Amino acid sequence: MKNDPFRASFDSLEEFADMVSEVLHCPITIEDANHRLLAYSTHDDRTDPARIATIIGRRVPEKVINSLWKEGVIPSLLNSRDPIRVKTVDEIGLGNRVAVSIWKNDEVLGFIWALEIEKTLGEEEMNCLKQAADATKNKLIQLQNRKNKKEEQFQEFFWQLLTSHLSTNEEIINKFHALQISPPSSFAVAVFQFSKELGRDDEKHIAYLLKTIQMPKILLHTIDHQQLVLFISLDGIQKPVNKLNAFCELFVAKMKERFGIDSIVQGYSSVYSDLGKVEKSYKEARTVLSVKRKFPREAKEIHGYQSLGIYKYIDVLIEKSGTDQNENYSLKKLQEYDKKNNTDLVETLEVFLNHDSNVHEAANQLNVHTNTLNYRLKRISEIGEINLKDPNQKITLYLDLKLEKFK
Amino acid sequence: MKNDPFRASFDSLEEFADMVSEVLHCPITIEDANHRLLAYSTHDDRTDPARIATIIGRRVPEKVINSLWKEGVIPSLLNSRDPIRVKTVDEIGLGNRVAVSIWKNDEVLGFIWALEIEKTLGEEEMNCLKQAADATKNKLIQLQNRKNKKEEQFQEFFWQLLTSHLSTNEEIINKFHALQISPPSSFAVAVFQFSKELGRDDEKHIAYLLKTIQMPKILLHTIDHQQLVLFISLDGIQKPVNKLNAFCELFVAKMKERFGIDSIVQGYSSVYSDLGKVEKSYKEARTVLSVKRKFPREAKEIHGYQSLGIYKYIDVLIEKSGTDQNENYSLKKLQEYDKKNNTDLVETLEVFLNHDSNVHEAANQLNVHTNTLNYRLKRISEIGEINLKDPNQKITLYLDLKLEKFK
DNA sequence: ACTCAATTTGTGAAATTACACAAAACGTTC
DNA sequence: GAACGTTTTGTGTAATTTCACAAATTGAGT
Repeated sequence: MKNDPFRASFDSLEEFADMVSEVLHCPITIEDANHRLLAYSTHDDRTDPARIATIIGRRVPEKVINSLWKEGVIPSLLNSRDPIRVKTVDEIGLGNRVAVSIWKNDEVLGFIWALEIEKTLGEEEMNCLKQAADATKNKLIQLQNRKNKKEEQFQEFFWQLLTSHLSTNEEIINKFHALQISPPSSFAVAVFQFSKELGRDDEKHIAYLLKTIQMPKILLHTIDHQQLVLFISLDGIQKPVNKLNAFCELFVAKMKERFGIDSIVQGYSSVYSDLGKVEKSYKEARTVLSVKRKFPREAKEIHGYQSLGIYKYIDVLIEKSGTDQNENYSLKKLQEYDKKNNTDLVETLEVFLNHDSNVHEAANQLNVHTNTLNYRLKRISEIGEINLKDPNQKITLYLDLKLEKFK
Repeated sequence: MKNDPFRASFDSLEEFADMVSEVLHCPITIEDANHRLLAYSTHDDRTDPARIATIIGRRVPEKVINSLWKEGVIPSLLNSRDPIRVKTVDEIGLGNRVAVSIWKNDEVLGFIWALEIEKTLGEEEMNCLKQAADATKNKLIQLQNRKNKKEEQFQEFFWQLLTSHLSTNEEIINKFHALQISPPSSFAVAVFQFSKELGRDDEKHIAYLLKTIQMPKILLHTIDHQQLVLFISLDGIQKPVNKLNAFCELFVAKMKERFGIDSIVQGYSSVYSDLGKVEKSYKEARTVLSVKRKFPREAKEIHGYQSLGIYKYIDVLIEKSGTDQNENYSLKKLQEYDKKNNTDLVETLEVFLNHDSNVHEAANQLNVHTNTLNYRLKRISEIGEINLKDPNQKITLYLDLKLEKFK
């Protein structure tokens, strides 16, 4: 290049940011591929709320990232090596700015942002920004290598936790500190099951998504065949279960929305404080997935082990009813009647029980008149010799219906 | 004795009954200790409905026996060797009569009844009746010996059935025929648990009671330590489960009422047709007893294996929750709250669930205002983070409450 | 004794449910 | 297609439940 202002070497990214800032006369921010702040210029104090928030939190706020995805800015940056202009988005305090992605071969390593506070960058300056991006490349590669090495250590540690390879809690805590993670005082393990083996690209997408979600904090993550396993800190979260649920649904939604990755099934463990229980948590999360495999419809909305309810017991119940082979007398009668008379008493009963014995709701779901349902219930209790006011009987029917479904 | 009209030997009891009838000028009936008809006089055709029913059915009708117990007649006969006069009881078609018991040492072998249709027996005739009783003694002892031998065969056969010692159904049916019992087309096994080891007297009382109950038919019975085991035919009974339930309660009530034997626990199996399933039935009946031992309060009214409901699964559930040691999060929260604030939320929840979520009934049992209960339920769902409209959650709580109870 | 929050009880209106009855629809059998 | 029993739906009323709100009670802490 004939006129590259950034040929000179530089020691730190901060120094470099200031240099670019001086050339372009606007504040500069450099981020990694996961939108973590790497450096920002300080010689210019004009700025906007989004930049302040980024600098304070050492990362781009989640809502800003969301907005940039929605506006198509990030997809463009990931597709093109040219600078892209972003219009003001007032709601999130984002002023006009220009961004460019930093590339190594076919991979994006990070981004440079230039705020257009008072002036708009011309074509030449845009070009200059592109050159700046090229100049940071090597620095970012170094950083990435360092990070990869650390990442490997994380992986190894996480698998040790998941398999209870570390015996004492002290040992675990030491290891946490060694990796510069503060051990969580309460945590959970989540597992996401994908519909295909996860490739390198998927891994990157996942890592990206996990890094940009700020709460809850994903301390460790790893991928095993079709499963993504997360170790989640719940420190300082008031309603951990709510949060976990929201997170699980959010993650799945974003994976689909941003990367078109579909049909992910999620499961997470109870909340524990004892770091020796990571393996147990892992098992719990996988139990949730296993229940969802067996009962796709009924367990669709259940993600947490806590919420499994009766399905916590489903395995032993299946086993027991298999060995004893005791069909439920009432169900047998109803099934016989259904077959003979072309009726749907069994289904009716199940819907009724699913809706907590609420005639109105059940009738709605069945698309029949309330009185019809009442009539059927009367027949059901006659034919099946069931007392629908007896919780023991109802619960047994509920369980046996679910069990039957599995066979 | 100076003047015994019955010194002469006689061939059959029938002949003897006629002889006595002629001496006393009134119809005579002879029964064994279990009120089965042994013989009756025919030379006199004056009679009353109770006697006709006895002769037709070859046994004294149950309601007549009941009445005689209530009037104190049978207890007196079992206590005294003297003839006893019975006043007319119109409701059961019983005319005036005199009865005397037949003794061998301290044991009653049977009874002789003399109807006072037109005349009343004088003292001399009463004495004569007593002599007649003495004269039948030897004949009855013979009968009893024969019966005892048969009884032993029954016992052996029953234990073979209970332990699945006979392999093919054909074998079983042949054995039934050999013992002159017609194999039932449907049956059940019932077990009664007594609070003490059963002695010879108890056995007799039990045998007596079983013989006098006409429906359902007890084909076989045996005693094992503190347990009475029955093999019950359900042929020709429309609502077998109802009948069994009624029978179990009746048996316990009568044992107490007549013999003062208390705190009997009853359990019976499902109804089966396959005679190869006697052992399974026996196990089922014992399972009921075992549940009642573990859950005396909740299973008090449950006698049938069919009605066990969730308690059918209780063993595996206990085991599962033991190995996993997963306390229910909601219950834990509620227990903590109860302890801290001196409240009864857990109990409230249980009563509520026991009453099928019926606020009114539950409030009644708890002796609080309906609104109080509603308030508590609201607190319960807040504190325990429970959705009381979700059947899965409710069922889980129900199960976990019962499980907790067991610990 | 006072304060405070939590709990209990009372009241009444609105919503929901239970139930009886009649009419209509449906499917089967002859 | 007529006759039959079963099922579905509509209507109306009585009973019950739900819910909000106010008042009274409790009990622990100061």
